[in-house]
Amino acid sequence: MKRKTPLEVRKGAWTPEEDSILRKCIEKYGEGNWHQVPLKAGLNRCRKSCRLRWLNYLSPDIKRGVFASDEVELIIKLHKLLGNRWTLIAGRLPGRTGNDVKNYWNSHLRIKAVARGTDAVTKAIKPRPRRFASNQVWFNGNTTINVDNNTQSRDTPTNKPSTTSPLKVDEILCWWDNMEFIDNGVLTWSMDGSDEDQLIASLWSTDEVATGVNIASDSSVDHVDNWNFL
DNA sequence: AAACCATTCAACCGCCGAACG
DNA sequence: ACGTTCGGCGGTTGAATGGTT
Repeated sequence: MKRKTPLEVRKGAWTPEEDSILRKCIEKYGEGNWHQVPLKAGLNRCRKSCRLRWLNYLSPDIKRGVFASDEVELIIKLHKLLGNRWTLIAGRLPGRTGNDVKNYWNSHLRIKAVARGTDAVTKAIKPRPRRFASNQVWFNGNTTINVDNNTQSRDTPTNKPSTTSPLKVDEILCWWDNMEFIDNGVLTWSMDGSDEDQLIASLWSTDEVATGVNIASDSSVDHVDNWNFL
């Protein structure tokens, strides 16, 4: 016997009325507890739909409009480095969401990147989980990353990047200019413990970063949350 | 003006990892 | 240890819009 559907939730485009209801609900109760938002707001929408609508459209932190040239430049460079890690990239673009960046890339930049042969789908370094060993010695001397395109994963940060203080776009671009790629899949740059170095250090897991001091790939090591770490 | 095609982007879907009981 | 729930992610879809013929 066919089970009765619990409750049909609305799908598709949000109406101004729904936006208003959701906005008032978030203003009253705050973000989080998304499973309760439809109930509290009286919206016939699923929790995911409410969350997505707020984070990608209604949140006052969101910057809308065209991407500035420095933002575009940063997207291209970070995408070359990180691949399709949209939220990670967006975390360095104040006011932009992962969805924004993803859409912009797919509609404006991807074809150009493919034409230039820099499409990160095949060439990007794919950072592993954003956790680090507490006994890792960071930010001293030259750092080398062994690029292994086979070690891809769909990891999730334990804290939102938005909880960090994003570096300025020009700071990151400056850092990028100091980076150099070496043949045979090894990436190097000089570290002096600056914010830029901390940024890039935060993007790799320990087993992909060899500082020359210690490689902590042992799963038994004590891990710290790198977003808090920053 | 109409038909067609291309582009944009909001929204949905399926999956994953963390947290919790 | 296991199952369930939840938050969050990237991939994908499709309606709306704009451009071209």
